[in-house]
Amino acid sequence: MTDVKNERMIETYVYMKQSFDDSVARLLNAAESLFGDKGFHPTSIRDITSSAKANLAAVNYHFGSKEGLLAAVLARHTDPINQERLRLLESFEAEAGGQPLSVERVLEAFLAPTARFLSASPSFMRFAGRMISEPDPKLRRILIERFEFVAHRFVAALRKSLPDVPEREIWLGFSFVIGAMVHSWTHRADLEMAAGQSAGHLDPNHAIDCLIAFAAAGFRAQAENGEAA
Amino acid sequence: MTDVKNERMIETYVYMKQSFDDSVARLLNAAESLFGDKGFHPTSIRDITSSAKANLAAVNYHFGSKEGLLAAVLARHTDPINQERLRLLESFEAEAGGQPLSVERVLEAFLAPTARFLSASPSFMRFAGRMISEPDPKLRRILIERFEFVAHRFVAALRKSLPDVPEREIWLGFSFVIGAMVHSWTHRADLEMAAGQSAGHLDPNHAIDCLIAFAAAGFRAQAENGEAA
DNA sequence: GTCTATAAACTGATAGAC
DNA sequence: GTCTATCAGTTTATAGAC
Repeated sequence: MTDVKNERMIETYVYMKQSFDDSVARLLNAAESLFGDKGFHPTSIRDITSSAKANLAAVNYHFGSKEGLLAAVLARHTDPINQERLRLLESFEAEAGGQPLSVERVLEAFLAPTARFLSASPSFMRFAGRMISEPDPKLRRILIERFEFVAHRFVAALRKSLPDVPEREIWLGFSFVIGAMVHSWTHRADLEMAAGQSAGHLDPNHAIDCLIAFAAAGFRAQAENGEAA
Repeated sequence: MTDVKNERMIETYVYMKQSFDDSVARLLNAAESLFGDKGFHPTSIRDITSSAKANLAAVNYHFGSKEGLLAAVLARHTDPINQERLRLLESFEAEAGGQPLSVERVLEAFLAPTARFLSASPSFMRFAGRMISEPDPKLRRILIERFEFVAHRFVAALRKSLPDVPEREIWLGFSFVIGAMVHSWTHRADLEMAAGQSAGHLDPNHAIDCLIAFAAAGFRAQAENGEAA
């Protein structure tokens, strides 16, 4: 009874069984990790598929292209983070009921949601950091379109908290915060090494608390300069 | 009289005339610009030689390899910047004569030397920024070896200015400053666009002054937190 | 949905003529 | 020092069998 058709069905079953492991998810995980470690361009589709134990053709089949895979890797975590940022900001604003928020609260809404992800998927945060410093305009566009709204929303919130600081200064300070945040995502290992002799383990939550305090003081100093000028 | 030998001499003269333009410098300029715009990996030797109007073999002839060219591009400007940083820091320390420097002065010694280069060779600063966020360990090593000493020197100086802040916190704050600085190098165009509606032109000197004030206030806030804890 | 085989183009690097 | 021609290896992407 082992005719050709039967054999094919068995083979089909084997194929399906392999797909139970969800090769799409394996590809996303492998790509996230490799993009974070080596960067987008130096990582070949071959690197990704062999690391994911998938076939070479799988990336083009599931995502259309290497760039499609990149967009998928980004979309998987980036929207939840930004949504939580906006949710936090709105809940803080609701709490305050009309009163302007402290700079710390605004920065907390922006930075705190990254803490959980830094622990849960550090490779994604490294990947996101690489994306922010990615020169290729095509790749940058993919990222910018997702962050544009959030950036404008938070700059508007900071303006309310710091009425004495001109908008140009707010943008400048906000870009300092983004730069500091991204740098700490991508170079945490280096930092641990450099400060390691005297420091011990650097907790992500502690780093974020530090950045909030650091940047809040920075913004307030801008307010004083603005009054002085 | 136009024998074979004569023809060859004429050709040799033509070759020499081309080299009067200093193709090495043209290659360095082209590579600096392309590495800054597109990044190291996506830029091919063909991109560089055709932009520099040089021959495809020229890069390997003059620099041994693509990585050799990268190291040469970096070395051309990086050492002068770091030397001026150290020179400034030492002259400030000599002025103060034993008294600890203000955080502002230390940060000024670190950041001010970049201002001139930001105006004079913006493509190099973009390139340097890309190098700092470069994941490839081989390329990172080239950079880190040049900056290791300077980083430790400035952290030591900051420690003296901020005796109440533990060394781990100094390293963290210093990494915030580096991240903010690099981000402003690489994304100045984006920032100008984002803040442009309300802001007008962003002067590099003004951005650096802002970062000095911003970060100095940040470090002082760390000192207060340290005392509170 | 998986897999093999292959297309078509591109890469860094080098040998040898001039 | 320049240039052509080329090597050997890689890349993304696809067509077609199962």
